[in-house]
Amino acid sequence: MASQTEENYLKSLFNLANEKSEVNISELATQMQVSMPTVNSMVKTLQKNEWLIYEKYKPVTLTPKGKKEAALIIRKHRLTEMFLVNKMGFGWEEVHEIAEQVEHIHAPKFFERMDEMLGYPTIDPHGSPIPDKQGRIQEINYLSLSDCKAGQTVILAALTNSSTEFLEFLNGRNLSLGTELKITSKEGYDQSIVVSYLDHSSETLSEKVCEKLLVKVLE
Amino acid sequence: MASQTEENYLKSLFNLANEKSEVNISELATQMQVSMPTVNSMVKTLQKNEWLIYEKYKPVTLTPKGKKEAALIIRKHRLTEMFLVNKMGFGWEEVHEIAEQVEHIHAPKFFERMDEMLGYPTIDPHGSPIPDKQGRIQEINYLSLSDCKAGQTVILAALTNSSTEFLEFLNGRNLSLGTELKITSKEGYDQSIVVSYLDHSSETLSEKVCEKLLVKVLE
DNA sequence: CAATTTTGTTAGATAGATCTAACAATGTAG
DNA sequence: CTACATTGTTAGATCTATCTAACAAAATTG
Repeated sequence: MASQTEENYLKSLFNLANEKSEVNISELATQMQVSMPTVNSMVKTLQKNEWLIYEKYKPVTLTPKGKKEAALIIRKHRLTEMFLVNKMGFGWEEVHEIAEQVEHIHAPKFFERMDEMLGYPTIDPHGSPIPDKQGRIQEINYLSLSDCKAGQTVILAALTNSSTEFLEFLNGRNLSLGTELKITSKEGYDQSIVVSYLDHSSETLSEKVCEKLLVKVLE
Repeated sequence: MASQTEENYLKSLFNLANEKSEVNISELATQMQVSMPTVNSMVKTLQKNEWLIYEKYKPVTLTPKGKKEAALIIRKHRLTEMFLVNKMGFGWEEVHEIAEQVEHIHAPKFFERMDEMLGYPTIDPHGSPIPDKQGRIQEINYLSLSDCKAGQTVILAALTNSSTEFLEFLNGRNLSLGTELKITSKEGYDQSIVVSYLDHSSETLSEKVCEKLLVKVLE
């Protein structure tokens, strides 16, 4: 059984691999907030347990076993977030830190019961897919708002970042999953976008923000 | 902040101190399932952080700070058990192991929300008192069934042991908190007790079992 | 392509939590 | 009160997860 630390490395590896396909030591070190030598020795340990494959100076890749393990931890994280929001009344900006701890609990029945009470959800409160019990993750291909064009109407469907600060930023602008937005204009200089809400109010969103907003295009 | 391991030592110390007032190294070692040298070095560390007072060859005593910390961990444990039983539909025999992990989560809001949803309970599913937010624990003076006499009518109010096996034993005999029992007879030889239920069925309970059953005497 | 920057590795140290072996203090029972 | 048993301590080892310092390989860039 993986230690809590090992579980966190697996999770980071899984997430990084989904963004970049090649994961190197320095990226992992940044993600995990530890030094490169620490990562170096940790990947060697993880390799011994066949969670990943690693050769000197080469990128790190998860084995199928490692991917499944990571996905199951992410499953526990996302089920927990959903439970906290839907069954315990937390705001979507409050749940990440709690789930970060709860995900390491070893008690299958606990998470099965959450799943059941939630009606077997497939996405978490931030729109991320919840891996199934086999660790299979449904790939949803949303578009980033930063890739949309003026005139398009979109629905906010997911986020690529769930930090409290970002979520509070969104709360302050009445942006939540399902919010319909029309792209009024896009500034060529800084890639910022002006969106208008159904109630005709409007907001300017910087490129940095737009990149983190995943949307479904309506027309 | 205490590590998970330290939290477990504090909890064990607190529980042992409630039974015996003097806690020595070997008892703690047995309770924690580690060797005496391990306890020896750990009590030294805990003393540095002022959780307890310790002198060579003397018993260990928690400081007020240590007692409060321990009580607050026990509070999280018992709130969790209550939540698992009352809000998630678990049986009282399933919750100890899960709570043992959840109690180490650092997220005041999480436990406050449980408390609120449960309506600020004062006892857990096994009849043990839940310490308040200040770590104050309400002392309830139940009698052990093994100290009762033939002819008395009692109500099962709490348990001194919450292991799965014991709870399954009780389930098998329809014994739950609130069950009314009349003591039909008490065997002088092995201290076993015959009890009859309201429905006139009856069971023989060994001394070992009776010691773990805390009751309110009705008349 | 040589120089520089970035990335990665090795070696060795530290801190936490544990162990065993050896020994020392305390307690108990004849 | 001595002998034996129990309890406790010290020393030294191990394993995990981390660090820094020093060096080496790979990548980038002029």
